[in-house]
Amino acid sequence: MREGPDIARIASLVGDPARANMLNALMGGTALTASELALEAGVSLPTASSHLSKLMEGGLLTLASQGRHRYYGLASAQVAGMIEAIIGVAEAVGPKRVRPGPRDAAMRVARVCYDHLAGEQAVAMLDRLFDKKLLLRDNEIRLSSAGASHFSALGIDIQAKARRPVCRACLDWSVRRSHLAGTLGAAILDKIIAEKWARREKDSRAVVFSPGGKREFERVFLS
Amino acid sequence: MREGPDIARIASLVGDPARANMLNALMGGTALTASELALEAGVSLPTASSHLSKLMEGGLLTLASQGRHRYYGLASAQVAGMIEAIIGVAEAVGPKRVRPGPRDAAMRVARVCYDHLAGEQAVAMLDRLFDKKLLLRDNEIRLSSAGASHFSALGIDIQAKARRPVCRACLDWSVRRSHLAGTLGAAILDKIIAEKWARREKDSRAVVFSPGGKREFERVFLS
DNA sequence: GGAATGCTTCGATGAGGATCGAACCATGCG
DNA sequence: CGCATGGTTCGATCCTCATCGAAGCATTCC
Repeated sequence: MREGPDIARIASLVGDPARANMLNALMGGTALTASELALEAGVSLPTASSHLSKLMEGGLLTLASQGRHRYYGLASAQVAGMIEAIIGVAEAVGPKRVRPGPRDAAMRVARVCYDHLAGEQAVAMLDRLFDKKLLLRDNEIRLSSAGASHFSALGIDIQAKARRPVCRACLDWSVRRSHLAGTLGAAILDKIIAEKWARREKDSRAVVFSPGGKREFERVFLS
Repeated sequence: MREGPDIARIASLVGDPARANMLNALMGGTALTASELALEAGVSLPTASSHLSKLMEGGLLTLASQGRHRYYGLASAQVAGMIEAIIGVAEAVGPKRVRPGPRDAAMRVARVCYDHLAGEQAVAMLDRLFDKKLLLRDNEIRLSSAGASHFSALGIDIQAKARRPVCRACLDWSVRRSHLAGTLGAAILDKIIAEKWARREKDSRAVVFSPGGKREFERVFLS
């Protein structure tokens, strides 16, 4: 009865199947148009439009208008984190998946989490970055000076954007360990895609490495 | 349209105001009876009962029957973590709180998070435990051998329960930093209450230290 | 300008689900 | 036993909200 933050309001926004599908699609990190999201959610355009305005009003989405296209994206990494947490519970509580399935297996190995890489590969990478002292952890994760020059030598440039930390830990629902988020995490994913070491699976958050790309990635980040 | 874990199902369980109030009350960590939860949620007993069976079916709650009393509690720390994440988003997007209010201030300083202490005090404590090398962090948080003898000297006994780690980091929505969860975190909260250093605020998650208790707590954990 | 595309608003329909009173089980007490 | 207390089930009511077709704006292309 006492009033804290309105958690029911936020949760009920995620609690509709159409909206949940949209948010799930946006966990891929790329902003999508209203029609793409309608397709993704399996509803008509008017319905999707109504859902999108509710999500906007609830503060879960941001909107970028470009000409006659309107691109919707997740509002913040915090929102993405919340959705990962809900996914984690749903996975744990859900019908015991008899067979993980191939697409699922790919998701566990590597997937996009908002704007950075998640999954076993990402967890392994973060471990190695600590081992090599390119990242340090005290209270938060920080970039060491060795790390700063290391990444800039790789052509990964990191500038601390306002209100967005360079390094952040993000909890992985499949592995229950942390992987790297923040602008550095985002920049690394950008490089992986730009170098064509891996490609985004169509209509999925899965990230699939090519044989050569996997070798390169492991040489650079896991050796 | 593709079927992942059923996130809408979980979110919609939290998305009803009555159920959200119940879950929020259970974040205090103590299990409550159906009538207490009905009162908490501001609904009649039949309504509460219906909600509770839905939450049970959804896997968010556990039930312990004792005589004619039935105690409901959160099913897992993972569920608690999800709720904290939702609270965090609700806080962030919610109506800009004009005045934080005294009860809120107390919550920020120290509160119960499921079964362990959260808030500024808890965050400071975790920092000190690392500084004093009583805890170590590599991939996860671990108890050092110095830490093991230290805590047992304090009369805090920690046994790794099945499926429950001794130390875990839990993200604090008020401070956006980690505090200590796991069986050790739970044992420390137990000690704080047992020693009467602090008491639980009635009908709230807030934990209020007595002047003397605060001194003792700071001497033992923050010095 | 006119036509086409992307998206939103309006209006009507329908279904799911939250709610409570009353009746119904179960446990404990005298 | 009989009565009180804690809890659930049943039934009926009601209301929110998801849905889509049709119409209305806005932008771009020809």
